[in-house]
Amino acid sequence: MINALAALAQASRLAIFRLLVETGPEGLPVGQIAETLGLANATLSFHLKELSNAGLLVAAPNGRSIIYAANFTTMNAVIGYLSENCCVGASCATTANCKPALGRESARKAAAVTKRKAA
Amino acid sequence: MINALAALAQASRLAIFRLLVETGPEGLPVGQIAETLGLANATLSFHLKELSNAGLLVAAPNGRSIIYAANFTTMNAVIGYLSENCCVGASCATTANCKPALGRESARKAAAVTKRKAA
DNA sequence: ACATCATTTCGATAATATTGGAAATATGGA
DNA sequence: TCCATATTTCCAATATTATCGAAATGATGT
Repeated sequence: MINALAALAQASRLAIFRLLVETGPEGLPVGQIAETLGLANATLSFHLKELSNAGLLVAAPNGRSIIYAANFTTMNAVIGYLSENCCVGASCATTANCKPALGRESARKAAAVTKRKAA
Repeated sequence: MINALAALAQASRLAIFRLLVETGPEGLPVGQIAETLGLANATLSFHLKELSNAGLLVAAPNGRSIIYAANFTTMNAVIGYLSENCCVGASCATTANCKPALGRESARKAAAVTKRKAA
């Protein structure tokens, strides 16, 4: 859990994560993230590994690219953890419910489409 | 905002913050935190400053002690920020509402009592 | 003023993180 | 196989963080 917090507590990585959250379940290839955020390849690769190790991203090879997407399940867990630990007893009414715009099934279909297009 | 995340993304500081959240608005003097968590004075002081700079703690001199307490307002902001940035569009139903067991008024009274006791 | 207790600052050290150039690896197509 | 593209790994430099003993600061009561 502290890994996820540490992963997000860094400007470059927070920018990466926010970009991928905005992008949604279809995700983005590494090159496009690098271009958008102006990060060197090695630097980006390092941060993507950090975020992935924290469970905040999922990676999917697609042609010669690798598509990274935000993992909303982990993000929900992070918010849930903070909510439970920032409140005294049961006085906190927080209900974390982070989810992509599309459901799991739709997300899988979308990914498949992306893959087909690239192929 | 990233300061608050970074402040929480460290084992010693997360332990400090969780302890103070459990303790509630009345807070704890530095010495008691040090004893409870087994941290050296200098180390604890360093971490308390980090947490304070991030706005996660409030300090109140009390006799020769200094009482530190969790700042629930900031914690709410952190959870709110993460909620807004982990969700696509308006699909997130998160409602962060972290608050101490006592309201603002009661908390102030409690603090006053503590002060009186020590005096 | 003095002695005492609580906390912070100083200074030094060790550990960890961030960054990016260059080389290596892997994939897909001619 | 060979080339072009996409990403990662290697390596090194630099910066930041975490830790704590010892000295300094500040507040209290006598």
